[in-house]
Amino acid sequence: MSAADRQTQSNRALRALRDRIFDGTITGGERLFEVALSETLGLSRTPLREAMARLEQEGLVERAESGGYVVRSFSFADVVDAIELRGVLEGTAARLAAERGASAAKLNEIKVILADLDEVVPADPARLRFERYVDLNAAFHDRLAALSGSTVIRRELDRATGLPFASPSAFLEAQERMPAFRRSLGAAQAQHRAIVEAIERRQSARAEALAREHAQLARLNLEYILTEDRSLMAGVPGLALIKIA
Amino acid sequence: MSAADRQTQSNRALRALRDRIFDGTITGGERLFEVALSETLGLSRTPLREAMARLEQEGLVERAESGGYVVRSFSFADVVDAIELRGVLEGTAARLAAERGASAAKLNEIKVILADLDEVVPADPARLRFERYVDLNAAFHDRLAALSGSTVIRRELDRATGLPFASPSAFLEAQERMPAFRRSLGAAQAQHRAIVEAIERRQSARAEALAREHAQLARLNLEYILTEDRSLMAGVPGLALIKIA
DNA sequence: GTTTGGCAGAATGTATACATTGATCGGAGG
DNA sequence: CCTCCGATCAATGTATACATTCTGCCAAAC
Repeated sequence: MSAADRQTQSNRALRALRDRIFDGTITGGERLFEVALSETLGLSRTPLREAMARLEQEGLVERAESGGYVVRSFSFADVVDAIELRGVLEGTAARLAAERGASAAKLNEIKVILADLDEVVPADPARLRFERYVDLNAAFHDRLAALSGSTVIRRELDRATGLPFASPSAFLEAQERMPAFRRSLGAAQAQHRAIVEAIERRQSARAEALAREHAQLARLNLEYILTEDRSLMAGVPGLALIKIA
Repeated sequence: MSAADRQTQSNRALRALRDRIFDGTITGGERLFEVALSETLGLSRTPLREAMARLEQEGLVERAESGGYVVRSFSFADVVDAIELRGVLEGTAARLAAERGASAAKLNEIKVILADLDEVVPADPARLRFERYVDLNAAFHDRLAALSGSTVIRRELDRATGLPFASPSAFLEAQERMPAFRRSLGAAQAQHRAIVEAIERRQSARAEALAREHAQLARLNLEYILTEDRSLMAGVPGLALIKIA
């Protein structure tokens, strides 16, 4: 059992706090009072502080000037920048994979995911297959990070996608309920294929540009949600953190 | 007084641990035993754990599978990748500054630094002026990150340059003692100027490419040190963390 | 009316005792 | 002789009491 999954008090505190932040029970700018929270959650302040330190690493809270932690709040510009950042990092992962060469084994692995995605994408957006799409999409982005062969880049990408709205899966649930859903998904899959092809052919600049552009799909989805149908915001994890100016 | 500077036990622990890691007293792969360390440092386990959590954020230590913390060790490839990452992020900061437009005030600020650097660069590399160069160089890179206008990018850049060998100032001390020192410094300053000019002219692709290339100077210095004169390694902060394969 | 001093309370910072988990070593059983 | 079980010890995890610092308020002085 991995250390992060063990049933310790600090893990319970971590999950509880994350949940409360995501679902809006604790809102941006709010301070996390240790005594009050420890009573609410039924544990002592020690594991609570541990959990808050980890939330700081995830970027959900930050240390206040006078001590203690405050829930971060994000603007829409921050979300756009976080998506941009993911694009830049995934682009770098793709470029390095192309420049340095990816092993045949790893390339095959990601191609299998591509083939699986092909099977799912043209299908009806029924719930079951959709969840499979989400899993496969996450797997694709995970393998892409690994293809870089750089633990530094991989770590950084993991961190950057820790903010829920910056994750490659962030807008999928909302996307499912969007009119242009299937077309958009097809375009995304075409980009997936192109990225892998570019890496295989050692076309590093192309691989980087494609991966960057791929992330922009998330920004387009965000803008669609904002301008056309804000009710979809509920389907995007962590968008409750956004402070509407 | 900023929260990070207050004379608390955990700040003392943080500094003490950082020092011991940087100077090689605690070496890569070594485990940090709480009881032993708390006795050595003369404080209790609670602020020590706090300090270790913050060191994890800085990337100097990581959580072990079975609990506790272990000092990370880095390969030369990791250092190269960390430099690459800084280049990518500074490139992104420069590109965004160009695309979105930087305020005249901020542009003026960084131009003042450029002018100050111009005064220092052609001078003799005597100790006093050299320290001034280090400060100005750090200030330049700091302002460049700010020019992006993105707190997301700024944060990420701060994080990425937290690893001492990835900092823009990492190789300056070693550089001072290198034969090609002054020539290299002149080239760096020319790049500084070009980056700002590109941003001002809204040449985003040029700004990005230049900032990336600028970071590669650090990689060249690293390779020089490795192949030509390893005694210079002592002058690069944090290079003690590198595990020589 | 404004400012300043200090007091009260509530919050975080710290130490420490206790609980629990994980690893190592030795002995008994196969 | 090897294996497996259990005991023991040492490490981290947790609770809690105490120390310190911060904040907000009130009153007194100017």
